[in-house]
Amino acid sequence: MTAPLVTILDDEPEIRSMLADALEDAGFRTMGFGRATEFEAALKSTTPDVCLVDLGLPDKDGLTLVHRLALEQGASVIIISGRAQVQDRITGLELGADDYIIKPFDPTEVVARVRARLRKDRPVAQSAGNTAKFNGWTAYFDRYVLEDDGGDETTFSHAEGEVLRLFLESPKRLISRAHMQETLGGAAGESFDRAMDVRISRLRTKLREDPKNPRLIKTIYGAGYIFLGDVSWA
Amino acid sequence: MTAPLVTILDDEPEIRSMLADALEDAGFRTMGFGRATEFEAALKSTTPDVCLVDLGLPDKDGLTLVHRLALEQGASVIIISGRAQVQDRITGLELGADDYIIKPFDPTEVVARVRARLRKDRPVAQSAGNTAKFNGWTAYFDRYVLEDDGGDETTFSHAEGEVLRLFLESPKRLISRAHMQETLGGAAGESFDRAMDVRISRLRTKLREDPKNPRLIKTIYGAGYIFLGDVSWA
DNA sequence: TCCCAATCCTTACGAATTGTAACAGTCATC
DNA sequence: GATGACTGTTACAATTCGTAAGGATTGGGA
Repeated sequence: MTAPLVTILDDEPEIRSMLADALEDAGFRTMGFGRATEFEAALKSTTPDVCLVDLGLPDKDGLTLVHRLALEQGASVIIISGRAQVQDRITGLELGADDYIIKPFDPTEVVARVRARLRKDRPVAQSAGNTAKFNGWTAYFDRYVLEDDGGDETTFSHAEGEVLRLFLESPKRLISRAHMQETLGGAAGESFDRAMDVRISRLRTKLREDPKNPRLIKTIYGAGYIFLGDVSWA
Repeated sequence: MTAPLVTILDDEPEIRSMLADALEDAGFRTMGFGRATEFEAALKSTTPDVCLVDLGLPDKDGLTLVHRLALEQGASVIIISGRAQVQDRITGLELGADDYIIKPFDPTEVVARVRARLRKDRPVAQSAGNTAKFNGWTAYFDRYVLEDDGGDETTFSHAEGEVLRLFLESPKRLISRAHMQETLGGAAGESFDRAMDVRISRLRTKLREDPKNPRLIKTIYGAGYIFLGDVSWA
């Protein structure tokens, strides 16, 4: 298991390096960005576990960024801001931030708050069960069997199961193509991009998705996929 | 669906009632306790969603309580404490607390932080409004579907959804072209001005707007757009 | 009122991205 | 070995979305 990835978005290099040092000492991987546009570009190829965002950015409104992050990526967002007013904190939190830290801050506390986020973050992964129900389907990962609500069974392959599990562990969240490759990306070698598409295509067939109007696995052009569906693990 | 239950553990009755008022106004159920033993007894018969815990308790050490709560119950724990030292906060968080609020506090912020906890607790819960109704239309942002009052459905793309969401979040207000470019304007390159026009044009087509007489998306020459329409989010 | 430039809408086109069928290599099993 | 299931690769179709170009609209000034 690779270390959790924490992104740092702040226009001041000293703050970035201070945070990066503290977080890396604590065993996290970090990526730093000085501008929102850089950060957004990077999001296309990586999926951070926790995002630290400074609100006082030069090139973009930080709050709308927070909103989008929380909503689309589903990642934990911690705002770091010089604005200490209660109202600022409230609007930040209401927009989807998970925490709000005021400058100046102690890096050790930031690390502790990042840890607190990660602890609660993976609601489904911790269950690690091997049976999941969703929208009339039941997936038995130990038997590689997919059962519809009528009781009919189909088997799925290991590769299909990997994709399905990834979806079921993070429902209603954008899963970037890059993240899928990263976590599943074939045994060792660099597999070709299109392999992922084919896996998903085959999975869709087994889930009897209408290609024109997929209800469960939705494609986000240029970004990745979202699995819609109410998942419960057993 | 019953309202989330928030427990308040604090030995000062005024603080308990202040918090209870604010939380109940926000739609939560609350239970207050003045002593740790009472609280622990109550835990045998109820399962709170979020626990507010004051560390300065007369009858028991708050920190061990926090530790047990976080570990055993799996509930979200927010410490409320008069001890403002960084070290206090860090140990509190490391022991399993999800947040640490310092006295004196603003009840509104406490509510916002409780909400932030609940948001992450229920990954499946509809994250703060994914469906909006307006003038006979219903937009399902999680499914990328637009439904008219007759029940006919069209899908919209991600780019169209961004524009539509922007409109629906600020109805009957001027949205400047610059603001749209800024919030949506694509991650990497500076896009062409007209791209936004085309997005809006396509959205208008899906909303079956009469180009001569737009009812929903109104152009303000030289300024931007206004979305007319009575929006209600669900 | 008429004209003109600025602004906006729409259509068509093309590059990039994604879907899927067909084929081929790999691996386990018999 | 032969067979069959699995999975990556390739090729081509379909979709998305920005760009360009031409036409329509707006608003101010002659």
